[in-house]
Amino acid sequence: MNTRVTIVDVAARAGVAISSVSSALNNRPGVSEETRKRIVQAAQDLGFVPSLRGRSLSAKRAFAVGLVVHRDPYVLESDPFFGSFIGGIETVLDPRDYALILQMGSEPVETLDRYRSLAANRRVDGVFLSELGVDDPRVPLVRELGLPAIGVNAELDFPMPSVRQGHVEGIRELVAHFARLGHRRLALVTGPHEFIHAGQRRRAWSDAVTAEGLPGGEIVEGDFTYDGGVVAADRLLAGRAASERPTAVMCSNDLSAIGFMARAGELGARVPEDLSVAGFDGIQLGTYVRPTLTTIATTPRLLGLEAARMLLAAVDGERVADVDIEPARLVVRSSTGPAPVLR
Amino acid sequence: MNTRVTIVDVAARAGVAISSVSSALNNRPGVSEETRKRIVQAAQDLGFVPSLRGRSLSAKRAFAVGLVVHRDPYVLESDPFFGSFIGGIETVLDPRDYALILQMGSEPVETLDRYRSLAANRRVDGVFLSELGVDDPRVPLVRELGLPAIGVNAELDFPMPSVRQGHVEGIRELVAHFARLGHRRLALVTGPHEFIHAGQRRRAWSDAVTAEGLPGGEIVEGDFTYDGGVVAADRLLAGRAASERPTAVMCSNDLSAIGFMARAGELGARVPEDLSVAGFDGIQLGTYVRPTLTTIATTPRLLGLEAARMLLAAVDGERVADVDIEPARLVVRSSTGPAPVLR
DNA sequence: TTGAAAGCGTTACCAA
DNA sequence: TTGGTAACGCTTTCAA
Repeated sequence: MNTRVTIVDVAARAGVAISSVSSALNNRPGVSEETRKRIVQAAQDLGFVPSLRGRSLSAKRAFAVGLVVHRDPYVLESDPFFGSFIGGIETVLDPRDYALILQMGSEPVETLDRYRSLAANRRVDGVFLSELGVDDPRVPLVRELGLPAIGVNAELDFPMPSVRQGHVEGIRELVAHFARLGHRRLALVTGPHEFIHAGQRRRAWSDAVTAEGLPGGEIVEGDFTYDGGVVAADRLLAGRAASERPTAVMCSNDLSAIGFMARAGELGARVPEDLSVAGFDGIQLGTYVRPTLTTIATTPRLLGLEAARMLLAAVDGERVADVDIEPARLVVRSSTGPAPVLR
Repeated sequence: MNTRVTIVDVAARAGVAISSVSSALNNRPGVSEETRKRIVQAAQDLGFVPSLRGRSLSAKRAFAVGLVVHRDPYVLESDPFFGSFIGGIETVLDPRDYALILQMGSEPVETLDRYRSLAANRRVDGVFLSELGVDDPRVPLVRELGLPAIGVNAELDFPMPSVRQGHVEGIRELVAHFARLGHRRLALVTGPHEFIHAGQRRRAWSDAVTAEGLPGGEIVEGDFTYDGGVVAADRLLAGRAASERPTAVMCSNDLSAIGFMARAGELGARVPEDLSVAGFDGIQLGTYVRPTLTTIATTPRLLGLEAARMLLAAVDGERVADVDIEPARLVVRSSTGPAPVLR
């Protein structure tokens, strides 16, 4: 029973040549309707599933795409992005019988090697480039390797097709929200400057602050972790009189905002009475903590879905255009409120 | 330049037959040391990388293994397990040129279909079975599909090789810790009963409580989420006088313990002064929240590493024995303390 | 429309 | 020890 049904068996049963079976089953022309039916029937009777390996060798395709996560396990551990992103990818891959190969490289160099070996043995037909860094070395690499790739939230001048979710709108909404609530002393906790999205969010923030006619305010660099939020809170709040503290802070992701809030409380700043805090991402945890976290909600699932669609198109040799999915929007919850009255 | 170097090129350059190249490069006997050297040299000169597809077809192997996560994206989002688990798997797969195929099925039925299609087109040589349920339908399925599989934290009578990390020791340590601190009113927040590890932890808890000669205490079912912890806190604390509340609670994972602590605070129970809370897992977040979370620390990375090692052995046709890795141990932090004085 | 045969790049078997 | 050759299971080209 361990012997698989092959195209030969189907051909024999239908009484035709294997080339006809191939054509019929792949809906290619050159087969009469009548024989096609007979072949399909035979295939069904036998429970024929074309061998991926045979197809792979012949078609010079891997029928798989790769995602290399180039961060340490802890980040994956607490990062909301990848779970949903991968879920979105699968939605597209599955019906096309493509699979996702996941690799993890903690060291940057190691990561590059993963791409090299994926390419060397033609393990994948294309890759996703997410969490892009400034002057990311993966970009020239995949180009050199001839690997089709899709950028995820890349810069505008990114040299490959990219899917993006706008961050400008949500950040503008948040700053306007702060302004409306009477805040004048703002602060921003960024992500590590080596990630391009950290810089993007920072610029959008500065632009929005300027547009609202508010003072620039402080900017401190965080690291997207809970602990980074804690450290940022220390930097912005510890040892300062209330009048010296910012009254409204945006952290560049939710996890660090939650850390920030926790530490703020310890430092005697009540949220949102003394201090408004907002995050960016829209992770579930933000709806559970108290106060619930105001945030700019992204939709990683859609990002993954679109990225996968684009990647498969690119693999098929189509010219694919950049796609902008619906921008991330402000979701007001209870960590933001009116500016405290000046004393 | 897009034409790959094949075994034929290597054979030509070395002036030998392709079969000799194959033997030489795979360290099989039947090649003189001298020719082997020449072949290796030629391969190196040409930058030969054997084609995975060719090998795959010929060797009837996929050189890939599968992990199907059968939970909804949100869980992956906040679950510490998979990031590290996958990292451990990779450590083993990489040197052997195996890849990990990750699939996500939210619906249980969908999940089973993933296994079916993985098997149908021989996409993987074996799979991991983690997050096992009671009477898990995947077990008979993979058996029927003839897919080598390794159970992760399976029951003792699991019909396939399994890697386990002991939970009994840590739970016993925790209960002893509670007893030593003078706690008499204990409570347990379990995971969903359909997961076998929920039942395992529950039994270990009950046994330990009995062994310490403590009263049984309450048991409520949680769901391994932050919100589940919140709900459990409501169940155990809301509307009760302090004398009716438990003084020491173990939640079956850290995330729910953190939710539990947050809600406990809102309900006027100070942790650890009025109430000791402990979790299970050892996630990073537990070291950041205040108070820092006492927990039973697991090592998913080691679990993944061992599971992968076993799976590859099974794929190679070896008979593999069950493996027990170092048990999870108690890590005392600041969410547990002396029982409050009776009033 | 149908069928035969040549790849695709390995591994494995069997003569030489 | 070597080399030739038949699988492996498909797609694709080219005759019939």
